[in-house]
Amino acid sequence: MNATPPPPRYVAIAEALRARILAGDWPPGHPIPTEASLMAEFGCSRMTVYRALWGLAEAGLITRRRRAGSHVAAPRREEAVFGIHDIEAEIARSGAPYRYERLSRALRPAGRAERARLGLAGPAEVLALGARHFAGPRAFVLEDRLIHLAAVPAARSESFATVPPGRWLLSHVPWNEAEHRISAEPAGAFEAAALAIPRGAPLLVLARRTWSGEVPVTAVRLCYPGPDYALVGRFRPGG
Amino acid sequence: MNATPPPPRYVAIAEALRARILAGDWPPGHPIPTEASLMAEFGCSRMTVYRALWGLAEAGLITRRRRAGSHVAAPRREEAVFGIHDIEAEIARSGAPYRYERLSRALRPAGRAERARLGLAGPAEVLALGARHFAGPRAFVLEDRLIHLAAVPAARSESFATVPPGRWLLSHVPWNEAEHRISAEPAGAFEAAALAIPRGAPLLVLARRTWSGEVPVTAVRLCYPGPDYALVGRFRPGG
DNA sequence: GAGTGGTCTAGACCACTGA
DNA sequence: CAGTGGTCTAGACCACTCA
Repeated sequence: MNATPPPPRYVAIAEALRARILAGDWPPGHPIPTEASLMAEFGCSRMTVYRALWGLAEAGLITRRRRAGSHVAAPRREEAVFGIHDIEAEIARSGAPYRYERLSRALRPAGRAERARLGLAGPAEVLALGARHFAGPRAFVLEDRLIHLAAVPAARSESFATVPPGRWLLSHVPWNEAEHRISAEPAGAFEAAALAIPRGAPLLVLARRTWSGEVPVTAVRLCYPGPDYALVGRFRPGG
Repeated sequence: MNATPPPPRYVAIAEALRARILAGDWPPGHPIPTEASLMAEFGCSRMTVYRALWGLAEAGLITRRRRAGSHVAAPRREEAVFGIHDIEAEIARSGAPYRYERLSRALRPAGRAERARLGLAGPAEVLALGARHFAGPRAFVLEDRLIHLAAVPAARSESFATVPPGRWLLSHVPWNEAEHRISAEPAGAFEAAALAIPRGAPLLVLARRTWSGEVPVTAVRLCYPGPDYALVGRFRPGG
């Protein structure tokens, strides 16, 4: 009957607040109680509360400002989750006009491969989307996405004809865990046609799966044409 | 004459310790003074020292254990700097025998393109290396590396005939800042021959530049054949 | 100006673990 | 078992910034 040792109180406080944020009780922008009131709520000193809030701020879940107080942070850009500054941000900076085009939309029970892609064990309904993103006249990324409707019921009635699903999802399921997989693959017939490149040309493929808690939310495959685009990241051991 | 506001004391303490580690005064494994002695050295309370050491531990520069004290951490694997668990680790786990083969070695003044690759303004001497890494009979990565000899003089007398330069560099210049660039490119004649793949086949190219402080150390270009390999990373907003 | 977070102090007790 | 780090307290002063 060995009980696990109780976590430090600052961890317990941070987890309690994190749970309320992840559950959606506190949406982005919602104020966090002040340190003084958290001291009263949890019956501990201010340093302990401070340390809990510090961890949440460092993790990016909340923002803290003097006098203004602490608030649930606005969700980061989907791409920024990777810790990598990527192409779309560069394109936005370059000033080329951005355009989104939906190619396909289908609502259906998930097939075997689709369940595997989302990491689902049992039957489920999915929304399958195909789309292109343009910088100026040029398609710079091809998107192939599955959305797990049980996790995001509101997506069922969304057409995604003009709103990119990535952006829409961020505003509806802001806090995710994500897994990324980057590989290089030859363009198939579909990719080649959609991106206006030769068949067999190299594609930079970024596959991302996201969860909210334990529930799979979406699986997306982004194909970038050839050597024109790259993911860039900068890191220091010292942070 | 506005002086910049002084940094918090815990930041100043952390920077002082970080400088000694990055300068190599304290090699990996070297003990960090105890909190008590740092309190005396910097004339502050234990919480302040603790916070400085906490930041360094979180950044991975030091390890902390009760009773044993704090020590400079062993350098992370080069690939782990990316925060990405990659192929080579998987290959090691799969049990396939690893083999390294040097293809070329040249000591020369850096040309214009090489200076640009390293991010050097003025003239410099470089060691240019070509190598292959095998998993069993199969070449899984082609390496093309420049080493800035002024930053790592000891490399001049190293043949790298049997020791992979990445591993050698880690043990000689353990603490780096790194920039990564990932792209997909078609295999040229040289890459195709070296990796035994068709010309034009997709390559996953990881280009990494590292600095020690402000000094460029090395620039490496790693080519992974086609869709067989992928970089995988997992991230949570909550850390 | 008042209330918030950011930093800091001078203690304290505890858990862990290497000598 | 003694010394280390991990946590916590009950204060304090300051900087910033919104009302």
